[in-house]
Amino acid sequence: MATYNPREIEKKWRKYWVDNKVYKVTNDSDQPKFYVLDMFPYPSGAGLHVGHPLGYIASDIFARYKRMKGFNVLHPMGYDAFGLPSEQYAIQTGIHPTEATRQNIARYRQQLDNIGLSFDWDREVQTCDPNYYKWTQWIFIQIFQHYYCKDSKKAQPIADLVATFEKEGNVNVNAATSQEAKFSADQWKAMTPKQKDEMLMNYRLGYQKVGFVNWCEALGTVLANDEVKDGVSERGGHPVEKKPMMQWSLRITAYAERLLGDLDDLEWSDSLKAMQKNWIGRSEGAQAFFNVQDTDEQIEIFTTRPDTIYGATFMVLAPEHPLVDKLTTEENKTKVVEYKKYVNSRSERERMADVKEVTGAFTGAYAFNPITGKELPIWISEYVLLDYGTGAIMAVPSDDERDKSFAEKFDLPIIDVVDKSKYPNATLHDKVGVMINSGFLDGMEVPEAIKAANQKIEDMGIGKRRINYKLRDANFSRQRYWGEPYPILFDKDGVAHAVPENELPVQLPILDDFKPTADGQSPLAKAEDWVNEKEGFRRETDTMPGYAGSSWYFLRYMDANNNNEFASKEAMNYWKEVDLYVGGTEHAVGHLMYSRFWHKFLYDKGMVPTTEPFKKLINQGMIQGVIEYIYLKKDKENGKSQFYCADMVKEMGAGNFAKIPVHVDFVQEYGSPKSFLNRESIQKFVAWRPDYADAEFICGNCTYNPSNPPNDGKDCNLVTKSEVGKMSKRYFNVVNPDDVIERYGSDCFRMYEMFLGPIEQGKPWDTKGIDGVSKFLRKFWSLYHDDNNVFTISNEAATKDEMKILHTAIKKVNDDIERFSFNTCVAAFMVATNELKKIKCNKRAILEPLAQLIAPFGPHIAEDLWAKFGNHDNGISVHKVAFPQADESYLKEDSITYPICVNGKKRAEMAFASDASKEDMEAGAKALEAIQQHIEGKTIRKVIVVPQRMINIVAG
RNA sequence: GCCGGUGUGGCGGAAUUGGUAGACGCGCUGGAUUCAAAAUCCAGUUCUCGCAAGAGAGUGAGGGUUCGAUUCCCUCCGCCGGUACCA
Repeated sequence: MATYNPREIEKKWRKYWVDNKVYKVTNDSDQPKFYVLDMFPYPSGAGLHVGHPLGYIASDIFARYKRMKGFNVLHPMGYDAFGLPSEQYAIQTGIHPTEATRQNIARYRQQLDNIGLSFDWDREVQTCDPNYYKWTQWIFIQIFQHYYCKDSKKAQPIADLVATFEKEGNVNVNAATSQEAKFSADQWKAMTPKQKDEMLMNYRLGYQKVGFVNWCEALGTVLANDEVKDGVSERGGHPVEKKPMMQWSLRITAYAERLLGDLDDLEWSDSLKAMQKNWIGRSEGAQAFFNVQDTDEQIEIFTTRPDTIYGATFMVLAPEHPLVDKLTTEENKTKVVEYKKYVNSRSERERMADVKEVTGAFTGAYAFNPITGKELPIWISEYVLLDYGTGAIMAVPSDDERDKSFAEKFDLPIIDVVDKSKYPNATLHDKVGVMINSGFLDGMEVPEAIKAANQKIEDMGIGKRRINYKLRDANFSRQRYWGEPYPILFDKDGVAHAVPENELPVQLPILDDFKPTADGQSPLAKAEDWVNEKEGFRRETDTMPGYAGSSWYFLRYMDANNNNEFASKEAMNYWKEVDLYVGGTEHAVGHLMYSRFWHKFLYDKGMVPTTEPFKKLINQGMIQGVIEYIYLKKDKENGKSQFYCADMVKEMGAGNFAKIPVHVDFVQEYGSPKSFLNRESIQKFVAWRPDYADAEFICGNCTYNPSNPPNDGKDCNLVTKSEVGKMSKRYFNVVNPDDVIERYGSDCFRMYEMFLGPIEQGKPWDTKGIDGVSKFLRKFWSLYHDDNNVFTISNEAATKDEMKILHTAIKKVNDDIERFSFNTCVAAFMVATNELKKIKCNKRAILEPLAQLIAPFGPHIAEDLWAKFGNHDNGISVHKVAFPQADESYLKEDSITYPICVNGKKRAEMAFASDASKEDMEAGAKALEAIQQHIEGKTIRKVIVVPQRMINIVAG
């Protein structure tokens, strides 16, 4: 048998590719372009596990395929090296982030190289490299120096806005802003520099404001909304509280409408589009002002149901609403203060946990319903959120679940305003029904009433139609060391100025003590020499968050070594946008939203040629691992820990046990329902976890004590519990691709990962199945080699059958790569190999194109065989030649075997010439004995003949 | 709750526009080779009845459209992901 030795050939060809710069790509090509991008990794200390390369392999196959199809393919890679994970790792290991990042990148590079990916490494980017973050800072300055004009629907220079203010104030300005009040040119001119600066901050797309931020004490930083999950930090699971702080923000809300609208044209999955839509959270409604009794104050509310205004019986403000203190009457003060204190004491997590419980306090004040004039008591409650809408609502208990339970709890009136009797299945939430008890709206259907109510509100001048978004401006400040420094200087008055372009990059100072500080100050504040600039200027000490560098890196690859611009116009006009982007769903609303926002901003400035950065996007599924647990009894027995068989636990009550994850390497038959620890593996377990050296292991009828093992030669099996879950260090179930590659070779690893199933689907890793692919590769190799492993090929002409096998595979693989169905491509290779092996085909006319066909999947074996055919004499790599094209003429059959059905059920088969007439086929089918049996005595009502497919006789 | 996805043998999965359900692989069973094992090769493997030929059932459940449904429509259930006092 020929021996396939992947270790040898893979090393050889990887060197060849590097030496010959096979994957180098230029920007001046006559070929059409194609840009295939992977989401670049965080170089964390853990390294890659078998789940990470799934997307890289898929995109690599596609990139190689496109390259062979005659495209100039940009397929780059880099590292998202700034940010919390890198810094956390540095703190844990005590190694400086610069050094830790360097080491981690080296390790990642080694692992990536091992997989045989076709990246052009000359274009590598690292977000922590000053030559890179110079441009991150530069783009931030552009964002800082622009505002969003709602008339032209794009970003405009802040200098233009200043000119307008000088001329006429803000009376005619229609901008994305938090500035509601109008001012004149004179008022503007009367402002101090600091006041002007603060006013402009209300308009800038990158601006500073005091806001309630997600403060994480343990991490010593502020987190963005999408870095907080269930009230705790996404990384580390530390508690997060709301805290007012001066922070940089990006006005992403200005782009909400475009971010939403442009989704339609993208080739992204429905679920991903839905996630972005939900995150943007557009809702149409009305803003209205309610006067407050005995004051000049007004309460601004937002509602999507202005039609139900006659049913409004009270108002609710968020406890943190600025009007609360002003409105609260003397006699209600104590209760309100108490309630606010209670709300404040509750963590985000507690608030979410008991959503059902209704709480609140009465302020003692009353507002007037602007339409009915009725008095409405003003309450405060935590179910109204300061962040959303206006932080205040008109409560309509008849048509809102929460208002209803609030009214019931505090005994407030409920007026029915919508008659839903015509819609028995409708819930309170559905906008259907007929208006009642609602004055001029009576008798209208809800959608009509909404329009009428909106019109009335506008006519009366008490409010306006408004579109509200759930999307918040993005917090862009971190009080951390390992990030891009801000290119911002504050003058003596505290006015923010952009650092002049020729002074970029603002380099991150080298600090020995880079740990976060307890008082919330950035560690950079400690670098006094760095902070204090000439002429009394002081540097901003916050750094940018992790997503800053990743919001534009795909542009840098187009022209990665440009020192004059972030990328040249020519480069961007050539590469345009990313044609295929592959990565995980975890970036659905973070990275993908911010990148789209930055890109749209750059588009507004004419700096990029397209409105969207990523045309087609594929989310690879997560590869899961098997988690093996053993059950530890919570109560010790005679001071000893006891582990029990998983099958004994049910009877004894699972609540009495803690599940302890075991290293999967110790477990026998791991992943199966029978998985267990034998005596030997129990010994390994206690050697690994010495704290359990004294424990007893109770397996069925025997008790095993590893510290005092009986010498009876028997064994006992402690049954473990297998679950499918995350592959992670903490479950001791990580499979390292390096180990798999060491054993099977990287071509095998690549093809096995693809063979597991559809790329977008999550699936558990099972190393056992890899033998099938390994076997296939050996068989494939043996097509080209004789029993002594000598490359042996015949130059004889191929037969029709052989050509059919080849071209069937070519067609299948071409079609399936185009639809990203890589698992079925691997199956097609197996089919072709099995068939060729059976007929002992070793003809060049078949095997040479077959080697080309497999090249995107198994690049090393393909290159090796390609070289053996003598093709390297011309210096041409298999990865640079044209991909085989299917010749349909070989696929045509002379005769086709048709299934013949009676009433849709297959009863016989019969072969007909491929050009046989329908009449002949019908007659032939009817004449068959097996068919006769089934139609005997019945009337034939219809015969359906579908050419190339089947024949169906309808009888009855 | 809402939004999106998904459900096929013992397992991973295939069936691209409605046309032979279960490709390919794992696992399992039997056989060949071997002193033995590994490796390799051959045969079988959806379920039920049957020695077999064959018959019946079958793609989460129920219903519908159709000559014909894993595929389209309706109702329901399970699982995965997202999201939530969103006014």
